[in-house]
Amino acid sequence: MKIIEPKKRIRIKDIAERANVSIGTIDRVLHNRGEVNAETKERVMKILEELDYQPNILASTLASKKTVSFAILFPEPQSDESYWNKPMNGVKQAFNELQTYGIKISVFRFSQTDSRTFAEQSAKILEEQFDGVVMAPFFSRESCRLVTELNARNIPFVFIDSDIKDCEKISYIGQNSYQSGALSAKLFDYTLPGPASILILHFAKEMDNHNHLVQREKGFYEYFRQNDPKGENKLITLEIENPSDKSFFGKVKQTMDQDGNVRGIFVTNSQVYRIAEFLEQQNLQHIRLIGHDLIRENAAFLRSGVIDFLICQRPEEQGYKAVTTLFEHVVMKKTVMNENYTSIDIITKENIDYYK
Amino acid sequence: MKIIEPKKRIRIKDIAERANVSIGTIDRVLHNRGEVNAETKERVMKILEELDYQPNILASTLASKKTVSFAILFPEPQSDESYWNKPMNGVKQAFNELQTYGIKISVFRFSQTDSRTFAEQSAKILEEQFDGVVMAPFFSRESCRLVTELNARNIPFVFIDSDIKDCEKISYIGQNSYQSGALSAKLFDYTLPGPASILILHFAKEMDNHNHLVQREKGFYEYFRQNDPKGENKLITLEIENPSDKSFFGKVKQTMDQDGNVRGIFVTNSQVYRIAEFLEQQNLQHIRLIGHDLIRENAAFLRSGVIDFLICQRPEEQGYKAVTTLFEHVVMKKTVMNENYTSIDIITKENIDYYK
DNA sequence: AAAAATTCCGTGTACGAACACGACATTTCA
DNA sequence: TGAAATGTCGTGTTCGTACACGGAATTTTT
Repeated sequence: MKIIEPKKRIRIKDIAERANVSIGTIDRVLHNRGEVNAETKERVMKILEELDYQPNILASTLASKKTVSFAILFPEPQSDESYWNKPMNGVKQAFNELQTYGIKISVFRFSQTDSRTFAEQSAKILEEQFDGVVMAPFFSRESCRLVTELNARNIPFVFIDSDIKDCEKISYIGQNSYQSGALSAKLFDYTLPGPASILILHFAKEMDNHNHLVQREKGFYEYFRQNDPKGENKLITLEIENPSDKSFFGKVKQTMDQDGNVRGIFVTNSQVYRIAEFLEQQNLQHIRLIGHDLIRENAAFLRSGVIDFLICQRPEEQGYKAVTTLFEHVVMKKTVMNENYTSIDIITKENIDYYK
Repeated sequence: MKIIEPKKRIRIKDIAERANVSIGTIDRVLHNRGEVNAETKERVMKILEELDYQPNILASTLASKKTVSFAILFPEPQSDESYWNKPMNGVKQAFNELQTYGIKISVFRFSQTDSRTFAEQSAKILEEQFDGVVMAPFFSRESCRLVTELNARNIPFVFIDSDIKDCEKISYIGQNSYQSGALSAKLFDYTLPGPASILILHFAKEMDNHNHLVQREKGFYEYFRQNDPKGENKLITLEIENPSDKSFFGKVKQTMDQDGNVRGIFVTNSQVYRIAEFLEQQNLQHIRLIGHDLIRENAAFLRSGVIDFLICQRPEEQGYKAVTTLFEHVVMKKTVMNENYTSIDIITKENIDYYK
């Protein structure tokens, strides 16, 4: 039988006795408060190191009256059930667990179709003095600008959903989009009975501004290049700028008629339900349909069998992790992981009810 | 912009003022300590309710010197990399996060092949005074006996991995095995090119003592009954009592030769790597192979392509949740969910690196 | 050399809850 | 009716850290 026990905690008082100074002095050393004789400071620091002092967070936050405040910069969700509510729920859960430690969260929303709103909200964030920022770097250019300002002000930040390389982020929380595309490709490869054509649909304007859609497509193509070197399967990419306008149905229909052998459709984001509507309407249910994200509309089509697989990324967990990671960095002063790839999950009719 | 802020906390002091009694009295009401006049007690209780008093856990654990101690009853892992280390890692992680709150964990291990060791360890657990128990009810009979004793002593417990119905458990953390079987069936159904025979392998002695293996098989069969009513696919079940003895290879080979159309093999637990060895050796790599749990041996075969899919259940998360759930019940006095089904995950070569 | 400014550091109180001690009131028993 | 037992409650200290205040020592200024 093995027993796991917490090790004996070292208190400030112990350090004080050991260094033969008062508690107040230790406090000054720990928090760079007031002034301490250089020699004394060094002595205390050595003992702190030696005894591996870890502050008691309970007592610390109990005594301290200051609260940390974080800013969240997320896209505006289009409806109550759309994707961006899910990371937000994770944020709320993190808040619930951390609220005893004194935390305040301000949420800023921008429009997914208007990059100026992103800049506006960025400016608002910079006006206040936040202790940390969680942001979805949705628009590359505007995000970089915000990042520069945050760095100048020494405000730590974490990315969620998509990533920007080579900036001083604390952490990135999200999927490896390339690999997620490869996984989708594998599912087609395994489940299509023979060589066929597969349609890849992007629902987005300014594709090149959305790096993770590009990455997903890349991973998808790369899979087939490796596993179908002879190119027996045919891949056709279509971009649809305005998903809410149903006129794209015609475009899709035309492409399919022209090819004649389209057996699978891959949608690179959560808008897969729009094409599901189309397939249902046209009674084309033999077509294998794979998309992303478990939003309500998609869940319904998954249950009814129009959508076969959904690739998901635990958005709640992402929101939760983003906040807790930031908290650990700012309050606990722990070193956190710089990249935190979330799982790439496959959801079907059979396991949807248990997905969290 | 929305701001999420913690609501103002009510302190014992506030209650005391409101009820016009001393802090000591409130304390007595809250903890059934000492004696309180019935009338006073009622008045205080009403105000506690009214103001929705939530104790400050920080101050509470700081002042309280008592620590909770939990017992963990898990199977002995056969090796450093085998399944039961994973829930244990989750337990350790939970311990790390909770250790500031004063928690002690004693780990008891029993042999998976000897139910007497389970009884022995149960007895040891009952000797000490634990505040809660996390157990894997591996052997049904022996588990029931332990449960009865725990109930008699008023010690709360949670189940992990498998479940026993109708006992006063705090919570069950684990998979819905039936549904996980159905999911495996779907994967065969989708990825086998045409009607074929599928082998279902149980690696276990005393099958009937392992309820979740039975459930997985049931879900598997039921899927095909619903989705292949004509029975075009043939399902063959084999039980292998001793997986470490490779003589079972012969039995499998014989069955396959006899049928002639076996295109898929389903293993109902983590022992799938044993049959993977066989397939590799026989160069039968066209056969679709699906099993459970991401242990090291399986991971290797998944990467090399011998195993196609692994159905997983986030064992670390299960261990973590088991401890935190128990903690929330015992210390925070929260009401916790009675059943907590974990996700049923599909792992392939493509997403294995990101699985957590 | 005295006054002023600066550096350095110890003490005391607060955070909110737990818990021990003992005061006072009430009841029980002889 | 008085002593003993019991019931009811308020006070004070403690947990480990944060932080304000102010005293003493040292340096700088005039």
